[in-house]
Amino acid sequence: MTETTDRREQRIAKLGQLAALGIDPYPARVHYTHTAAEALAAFEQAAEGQTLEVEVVGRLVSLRDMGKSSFAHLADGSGRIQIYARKDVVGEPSYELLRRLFDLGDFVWCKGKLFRTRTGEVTVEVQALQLLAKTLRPLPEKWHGLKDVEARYRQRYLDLIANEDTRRVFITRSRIISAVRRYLDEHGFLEVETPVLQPIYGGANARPFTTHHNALDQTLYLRIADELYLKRLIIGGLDRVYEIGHNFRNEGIDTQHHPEFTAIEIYQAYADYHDMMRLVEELHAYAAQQATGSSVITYQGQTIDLTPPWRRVTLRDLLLEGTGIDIRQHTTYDSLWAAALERGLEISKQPNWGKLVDELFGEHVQRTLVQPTFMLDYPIEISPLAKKVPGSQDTVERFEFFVAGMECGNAFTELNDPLDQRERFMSQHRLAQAGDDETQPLDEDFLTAMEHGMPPTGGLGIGIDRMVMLLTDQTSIREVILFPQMRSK
RNA sequence: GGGGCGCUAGCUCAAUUUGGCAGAGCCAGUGACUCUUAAUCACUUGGUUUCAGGUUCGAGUCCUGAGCGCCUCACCA
Repeated sequence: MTETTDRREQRIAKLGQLAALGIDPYPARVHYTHTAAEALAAFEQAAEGQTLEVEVVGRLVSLRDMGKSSFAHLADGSGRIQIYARKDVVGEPSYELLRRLFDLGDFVWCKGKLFRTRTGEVTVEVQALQLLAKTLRPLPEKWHGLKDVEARYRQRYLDLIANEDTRRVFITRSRIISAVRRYLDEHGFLEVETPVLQPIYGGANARPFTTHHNALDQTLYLRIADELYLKRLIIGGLDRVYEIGHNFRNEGIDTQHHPEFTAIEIYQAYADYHDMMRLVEELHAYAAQQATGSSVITYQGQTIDLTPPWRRVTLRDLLLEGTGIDIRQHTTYDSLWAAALERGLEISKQPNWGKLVDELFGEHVQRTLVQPTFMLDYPIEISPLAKKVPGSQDTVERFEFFVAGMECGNAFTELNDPLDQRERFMSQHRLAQAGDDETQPLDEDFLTAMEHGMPPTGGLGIGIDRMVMLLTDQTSIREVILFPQMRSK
């Protein structure tokens, strides 16, 4: 028939043959009565002996031709259904169309009666058949699917067609985010949107992406966090707000980091970090239950119980337990460094005491926190937006929480004293002058807002992608982001 | 950025160890077959072995460089 062996050229040739038959390969609309899943369900519910006629649509994903009759499967978003075309029922022209001009991957409509085959599969006996959209390129192989990681990421649509596990991950991701929204909406929180393009970045320690607005002739930054805008809303009297959106950090890419990632930040007036802990554990248990059916999950072979309450332990106690070092006894950089060396603990140099504490934890304790754990009370110099523990000058009411060794979120009792906040920004500036390149810039507009009065507030940030990784048992953040960032080819 | 591994037909993989005609399955094409479902049977097509150089009588295989990806270390959440 066709001369070429190139799949694409073969199919383009078929377009010409279809045109000669007066068949539109891309009709504008279609009518159907059942999805694949609905048709199967309808048959099971129908009375004995009742005939059911259905119109179904979908992508042709298998075709078994036996000369004068053929079996095939159509796949739509609900699942797949088998169709059976007999030459004497559907007629020779339609039958030849199916055999000669349809290809795997094409979208097809068909009408017919449901019946059960000898092997028990509910099937449409085709009376009429129509092409809905011609495919020019072949799909990945039916049995082995698409395995090449690069192709899976760059052509995610093929991954979704070929690999059921990929579909499952992204359907679960959607359910998790819906559950998070539902939980917060039902607890009196208001979903809001704040600027992605910001004149001053803040709310986290990270390097930003920089861009430029032509009409304003002004440098803008893609946000690294929502924090400072959401606090302005708390000041404005929106007592419970949250935002789900992308943050952008111009840093390395690995299995737990991606330059644009989805975060949720939640602020609750008249609450503190203890309230935020209760919110975190309730929210996780609920989302896990809703998305996976249980608040006990399996991650990389480990059973993890997300049921509240989670373990609460201070940073000081965790470090003492994990390294034998009491940071209360080593309150200077040199003393803490010496204590680590004494115990043979490998650590790298840091710009200040607070970062050294963080480094010690990250290198020697974090990976041991498999069951969900809140770690409380952080050094002030790495927490410029958190309120001090009453009576303390160097520790703030902050926690991060860890599951499966992964840092999953961060929260504090928010600093609402505008003069203290100004001093913290100044301290950050001094740390920057001393060589710390991850400090937060002073935001005068934010300070002005706070000077108008901010209630006591609990604030919380959760990395949604990592949460999805946990609940879908994935080890790379790229497996839970539909289109991960790739170098251009 | 450093280190390791990988890239062969549309897809999944052999051939690389020890340099010697680049192969299979699926897909595609032709034919047979009116209950198949990884349909079956027969025959057939399909390759710039990621790219650019080099060594060699001869390179998918060895060497140099580049590209892209994955893992890992560093940095970050």
